[in-house]
Amino acid sequence: MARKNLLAGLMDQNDTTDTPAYPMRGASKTMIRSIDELAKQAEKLMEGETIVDIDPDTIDGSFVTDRMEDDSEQFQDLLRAMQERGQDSPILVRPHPQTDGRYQIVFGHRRVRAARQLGRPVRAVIKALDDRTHVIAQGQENSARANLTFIERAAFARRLEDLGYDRETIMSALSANAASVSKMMSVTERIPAGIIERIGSAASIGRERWVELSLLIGRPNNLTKANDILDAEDTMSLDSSARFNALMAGLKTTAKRVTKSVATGTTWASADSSISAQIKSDSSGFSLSLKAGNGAKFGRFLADNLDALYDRFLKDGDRG
Amino acid sequence: MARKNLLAGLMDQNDTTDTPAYPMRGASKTMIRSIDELAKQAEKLMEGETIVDIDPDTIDGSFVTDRMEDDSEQFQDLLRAMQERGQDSPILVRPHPQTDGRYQIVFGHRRVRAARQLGRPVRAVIKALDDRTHVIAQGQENSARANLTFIERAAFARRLEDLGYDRETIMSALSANAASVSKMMSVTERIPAGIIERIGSAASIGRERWVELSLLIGRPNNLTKANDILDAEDTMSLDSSARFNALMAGLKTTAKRVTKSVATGTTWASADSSISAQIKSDSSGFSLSLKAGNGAKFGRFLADNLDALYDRFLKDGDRG
DNA sequence: GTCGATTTTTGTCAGCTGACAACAATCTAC
DNA sequence: GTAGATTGTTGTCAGCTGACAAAAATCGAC
Repeated sequence: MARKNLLAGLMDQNDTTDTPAYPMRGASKTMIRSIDELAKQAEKLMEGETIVDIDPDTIDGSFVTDRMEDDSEQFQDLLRAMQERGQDSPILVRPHPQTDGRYQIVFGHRRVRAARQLGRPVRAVIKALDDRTHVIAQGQENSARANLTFIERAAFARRLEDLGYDRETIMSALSANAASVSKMMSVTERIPAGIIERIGSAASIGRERWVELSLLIGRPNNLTKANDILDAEDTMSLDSSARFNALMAGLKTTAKRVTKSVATGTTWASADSSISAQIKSDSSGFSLSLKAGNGAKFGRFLADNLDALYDRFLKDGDRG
Repeated sequence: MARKNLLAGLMDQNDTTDTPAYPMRGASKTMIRSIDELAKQAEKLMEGETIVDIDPDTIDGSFVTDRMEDDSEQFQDLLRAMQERGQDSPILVRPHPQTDGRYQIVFGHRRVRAARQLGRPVRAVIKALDDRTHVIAQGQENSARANLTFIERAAFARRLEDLGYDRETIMSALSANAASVSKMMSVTERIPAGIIERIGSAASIGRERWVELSLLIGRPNNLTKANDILDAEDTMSLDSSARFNALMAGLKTTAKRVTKSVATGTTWASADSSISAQIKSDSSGFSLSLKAGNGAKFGRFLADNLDALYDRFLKDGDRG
């Protein structure tokens, strides 16, 4: 796919007034994106288009699913709101690529479902988009709108890769850099989709922990164990993040590490109290820290005489 | 104010389906709050009320300002959207507490301003709210909506406290716990409001750095220095967070710390390569770490002979 | 004035995510 | 086949914010 920057003004997020003169790090950048940003983004997609009412029965869902589970309480809220006050924001659809007279949702799936259930037309903007532009728009709208969890974004990225999109497209759809997308691919490569679905959206479980889980699951017998843990009745009654934690805990007890010998710590002080020392020793090493008045000088003395000391140690060692 | 839990269903955020069975930490909790949450919150405020069109010239702003600066580009976007498609979401107003026939905005200030500029009525829900409920609703709406920065939230909290509201009310308005509100009060107590306004909303500058700045500003002469730094022409041309960083850097060069001597690090290895050592030495101390094969044994040997070694050191030291 | 309860303050931590950097793998030109 | 460029992978870090805990301050009953 050689067509780049098709919606350059949208996809590049080139809102220079918001671009700081210094790097914005981590969680803060995510949180700065506000509803206003979202409104602006959707606005650019729909700029200059008119809104029409469409029969929901002529509308099909997107060819990429983006949400892992549906919060039926939130859907009931939306239903009630639309019933009372109509539909606040229009959805975006494109003419169906295969079927004349029908439309395909770019974003607004739940609003369509609510309108259908209410027996009402849905307010929509119709725009001709190719597949690539469609998935980028859908991805960006959903990323901004619901603050999808790491694993939901990762699953979306996996589906885009499975559909054949290149990394640049996926990066645009998720507003993510190459490293982030790569980690999503690693996780969804190592953890089977079935396991991910059984865990669920796991709100508040971040990338590092998913990576950790993916490495655990890769070990022998752990996949079977994981399914056993998820089969347990009490596990499935937990919410999604608690299921994640239960799975992690369960896999960790099977993958016991060889425990290192515990470091022992003692102290030493010179007879004249001008030096204090911290000593740590275990089966694999030794550590000596000297402090107070003469500590540095005594330390250099020790350092200068390590060869001689080592010779003496070897002799004493032989006799011992 | 003894009236509590006036809007219990709203203020307590008791959406049990979203309540995890484990603590949700830090930034992730903030980010999980999504537009859906916001929609639900506003929905509960307006539930059962009808929407009416109101002449913007009969509407006054809230008695508490909540936003530090106005992004005029975002306002232009809103203006254009309302011109093209009308007003998506109604605002919330209450009958004006002092003036009959007028209303006071709980939330929706920019939409009112845009409607006024377009010469159109504004869609609104009218609800009788007392002052306390008003500020809680305003605070929660604005907290959720724009992801206000730490200092904007802190300034809002400061205004509420100056208006006489108790900590519980302020905690509700900001959806924040006592410790968070307390830190906001410390910062806005130590940094004069004029300095804060000149810095601006400082997106991405978090609580810890504001606390650090507040402690710096509290030192003698630093307030004058801060004003001088902010007066500089090149400082004011920076964006808000960069101004913050410039101010911090400027104040820190005046509050110079005594630099510690730099620790030097060397290594040692036994002649037979069965021990490697890391040696760190500076003016105040010394550190020796031994590793590899015989490291632990040699270390114990050293530890057992520290008294003798120290005696030798003292003798050598006298001669040296 | 004292004591216990409550509130406030402040230091610190956990886990988040964007980003950076180093390294590995892949690709392309020659 | 090789070398340089590009892409992808992974370890790690910085700063965020909610929360916890300990200490300090305040309040109210006696």
